[in-house]
Amino acid sequence: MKVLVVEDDLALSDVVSFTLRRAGYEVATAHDGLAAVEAFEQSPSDLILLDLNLPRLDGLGVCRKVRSVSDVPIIILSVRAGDEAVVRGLEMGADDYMVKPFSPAQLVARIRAVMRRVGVSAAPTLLSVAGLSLDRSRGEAQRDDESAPVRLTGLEQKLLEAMMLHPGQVIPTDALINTVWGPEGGDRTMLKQLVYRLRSKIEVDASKPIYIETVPGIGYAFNPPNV
Amino acid sequence: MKVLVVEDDLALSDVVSFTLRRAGYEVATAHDGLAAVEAFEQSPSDLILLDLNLPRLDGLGVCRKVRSVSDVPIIILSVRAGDEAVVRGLEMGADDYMVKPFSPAQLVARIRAVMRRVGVSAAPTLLSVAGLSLDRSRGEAQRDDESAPVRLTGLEQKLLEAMMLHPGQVIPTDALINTVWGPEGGDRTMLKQLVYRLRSKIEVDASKPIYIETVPGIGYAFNPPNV
DNA sequence: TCTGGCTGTTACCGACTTGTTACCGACCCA
DNA sequence: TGGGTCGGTAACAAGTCGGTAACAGCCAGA
Repeated sequence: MKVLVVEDDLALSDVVSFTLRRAGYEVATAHDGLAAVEAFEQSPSDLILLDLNLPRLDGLGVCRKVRSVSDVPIIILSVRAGDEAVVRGLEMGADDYMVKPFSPAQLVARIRAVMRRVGVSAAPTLLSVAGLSLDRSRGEAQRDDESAPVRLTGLEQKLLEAMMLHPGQVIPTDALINTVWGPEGGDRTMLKQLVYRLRSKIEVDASKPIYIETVPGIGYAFNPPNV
Repeated sequence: MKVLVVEDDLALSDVVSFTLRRAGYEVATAHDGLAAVEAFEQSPSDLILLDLNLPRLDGLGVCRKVRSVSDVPIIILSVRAGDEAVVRGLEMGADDYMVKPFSPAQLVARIRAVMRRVGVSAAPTLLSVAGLSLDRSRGEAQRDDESAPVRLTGLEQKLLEAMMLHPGQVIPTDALINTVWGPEGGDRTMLKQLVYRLRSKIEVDASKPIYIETVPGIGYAFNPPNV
């Protein structure tokens, strides 16, 4: 789920973005009203967190413009605490209104409440690199030349995902171990075995791998054909 | 539109009721938690304004009970201003949380905002996806090739509904548990059992399910034929 | 008061996942 | 040359997962 944070105070924009990323959301930012409208048009988010005092087009203007084309949930975050401002914002189409300063925990809870009511679907989950696709929501991988996907286990999916997110790059053994098993969670033997298992599932011929390249003494790379 | 005002302070109950009637809403009142649940069961309102400090069953208890049977919007009105209380209330299923004392104008604006969102995201009473219909008001499901509907229990309906609202989409186990039982309310064993029971009711052959697909380690999807 | 339905809990089963161990060949270094 | 390390391959055992079924307690309705 993607959140657009519209805030001209850069420090606050960073804090809010950090809070949201830690809560598991994807974040885009805009620092003035027109940039916000443009960002939403180019890549609609699932939720907008909207300051009112913005350069170039104020928050209510953004709200009006966005509302004319979308019913995306909007939460206003503003220093304006007066009744009139709150009522005005809600009437302009906001779903909620929080007065600064606000607590991160409450922000996240209110986001969740709004999204619960909306029933928004999950973020995009398909990774596709040079003929190999990973559908993260289903835990399946599929080569273009195969008619049916192959099911991956939880750990296999984590490993493949970690590599596909950085195609062509060698990822050190320790980094992969950390990504898959977390801190203090795995070792080289386990990674070696997992690589073997993953190759058995996705490679045309696991003894002559083309997708997962071994870099001896260093790590592995997702090295699709033609890259 | 009918609002149920649940407030043990009679004077405040009267003030809020007056405000709402003047804003054009029909109002019912209850002054303790059990009376509220009963009133809602006997004559469901379109919105509940809910105090937390209530005799006989506190506001969170009311919220939990109501949420177990209904998606009705709930706005909590409470003197409890702390983060924990707000977060707790929102996580329990409330759509909004206002701290007393609050302004009547803001209350009405927030009611409108919540109802506006409900109006947008409300799903029809009859859900029909690829030959399977769910009549939510009757709690019945029916395949096109069956002459009579089958009656679903409350939990079965919730589960089927949650999936049919997002056909083709894998819904993680935890999300289904949360939807059906609410926060802290269920576990994997209960979901597994519920899936089994629901399949026994709607599938042609529950051992070879075609509507409810299992995605091992992840969740389930409503995966009707041809999708 | 009794009964049937609902729901949570427990039990069992087979399939699958994952950590661990074992073995092999290739490679490097003293 | 021998020992050690590394990466690939395979097997085994313990634990988890999902399906199936039964039981018990609770509650609403007759």
